[in-house]
Amino acid sequence: MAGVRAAQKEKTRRALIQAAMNQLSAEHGYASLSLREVTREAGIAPTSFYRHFQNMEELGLTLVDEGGLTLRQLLRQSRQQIAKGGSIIRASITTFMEFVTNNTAIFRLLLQEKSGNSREFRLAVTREVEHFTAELVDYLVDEQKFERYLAELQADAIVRIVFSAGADALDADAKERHRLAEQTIAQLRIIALGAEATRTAAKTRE
Amino acid sequence: MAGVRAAQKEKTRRALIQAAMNQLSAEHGYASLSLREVTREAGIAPTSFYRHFQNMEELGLTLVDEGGLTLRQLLRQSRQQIAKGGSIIRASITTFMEFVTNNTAIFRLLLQEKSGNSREFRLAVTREVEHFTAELVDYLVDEQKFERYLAELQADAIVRIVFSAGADALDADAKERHRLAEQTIAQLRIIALGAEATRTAAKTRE
DNA sequence: CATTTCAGTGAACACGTGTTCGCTCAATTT
DNA sequence: AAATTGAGCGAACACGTGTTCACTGAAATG
Repeated sequence: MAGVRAAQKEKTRRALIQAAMNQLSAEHGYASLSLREVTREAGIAPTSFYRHFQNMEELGLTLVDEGGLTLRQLLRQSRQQIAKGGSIIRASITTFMEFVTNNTAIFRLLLQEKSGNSREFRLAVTREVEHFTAELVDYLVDEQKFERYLAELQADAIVRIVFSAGADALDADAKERHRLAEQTIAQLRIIALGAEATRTAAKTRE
Repeated sequence: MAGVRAAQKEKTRRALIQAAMNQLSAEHGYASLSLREVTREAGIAPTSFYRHFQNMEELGLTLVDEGGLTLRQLLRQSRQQIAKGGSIIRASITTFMEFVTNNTAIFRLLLQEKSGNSREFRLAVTREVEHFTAELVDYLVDEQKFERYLAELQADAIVRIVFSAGADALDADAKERHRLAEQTIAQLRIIALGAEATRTAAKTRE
C-alpha cells in the first residue's frame, strides 16, 4: 500500500502534461498538438496515452485549467505584496509580463486559442479569463469603493488591454516587452483617470 | 483575345477563396484548413489548386489581405458618415459589430489566428491590425488635436478593447452582441475622458 | 504465496494529408 | 489551319494521424 504504482502513474501523467506544454509554440498551436509527438517526448508508447486521458481534448482542458490556476496564484501573490506600498498598476503589470516571459506556453493557450477548437475548450478558456475579471471587480469595489457597474466596465477594459498586450509580448524580445509594459501602465492610468472622472460626474449629478 | 480563359481562371480563384472562407468556423480554424476540402467545395480537383496558389500558406495570406482590406473600407465609410453629426464612438462601434456579424470568417482570421501558424502569417495579421491603429491615431491628431504620444496610447488601447470585444462577439447571439457593443461604447467614453484629463493635466503643468 | 489489478506495449486498422507527374483538350496565338 | 499554351484531372506516393485490441509483467491485494 506504499503506492509506488500510483506515484509512478502520476509521474508519467505530469510528463505528458509537460511534454504537451513544450510542444506548444508560436508555430504549433494546440490545434496541431499530436498525440504521437507528445507521447514520444514523454517517453511512452502512443497507446499508453489512453491510460491517463480519455482523448486529446481532455489533455487540452487539463492544460487550460492548470495554466489558469498558476497565473491566478501568481497575480494574487503580487497583489498582496502591493499592500506594502507602491503603485498597484505598475506592480501588477510587471508581474503579469514576468509570467508571460516565463510561462509562454500556458499563455498562448489562454490568449490565442479561442478558435479552431471544440466548443468545450473555448468555454474553458473564456471561464479562466472571466476569473481574472471577477477578481479585479472585487478589488475595485472593496478597496477602491467603486460602484459595481463602473467597476465592471473598468475591470473588463483592463483585462482586455492587459491580455491583448500579453499576447503581443509572446512574440516580442526583452526590449519590446518592456515598451509594451510601460505602454500598458500608461493606458491603465488613463482608464483610472477616466473612471474617476465618471464617478465624480455621477456624484455631482445626485 | 476575349480573355474567356483568364475570366474563367479568376472565377475559380474566387471560388477557392470563398470556399476557404466558408470552411473557417469556430471549430475549424485556419490551421486545420484542408486543401482537399477547399477544392472539393470549390468544385475542382485537389491538384488543380496549384494552378492558383503556390501552396496553402499563400491562400492564407490572401485571405488575411482581403479580409483586412474589406474591413478598413467599411470603417472608412462609416467615419465619413459620422461627419454628418452624431456620436463618433457609437457610430464606429455599431459599424464594427455589424461587420463582425456579417463577415464572421474574415474576422476570426484577423482576431483569433495569432498562433499555430507560420511566422509570415502572423506578421500579416499584425500588420492589418496596425493599419487600424495608424488610421485612428491620424484621426485623433488631425481632428481632435491630441499630441501624438497621447493619441498613440489612446488609439492602441481602443483597438485592443474593440478587437477583443469583436472576438467575443463572434460566439455571441444578437442580444449578447448588443450588450457587448454598449459596454464597449461606455469603455471608450471612459478612455476619452481619461485622455482629456491627461491632456489638461499636462497643459497646466506647462 | 496465489490471485488480481492495471500501466505500458507493439501490431494493425482505416483514413486524411500535401504534393508530383504526365496527360487531355479547349482557348489562344502564330 | 497549325502550333502552342495552360487550366483541370486521375493516379500515385510517402507519410502522419487517432484509436482498438490482445498481450506482458510488476505492484497490490487477499
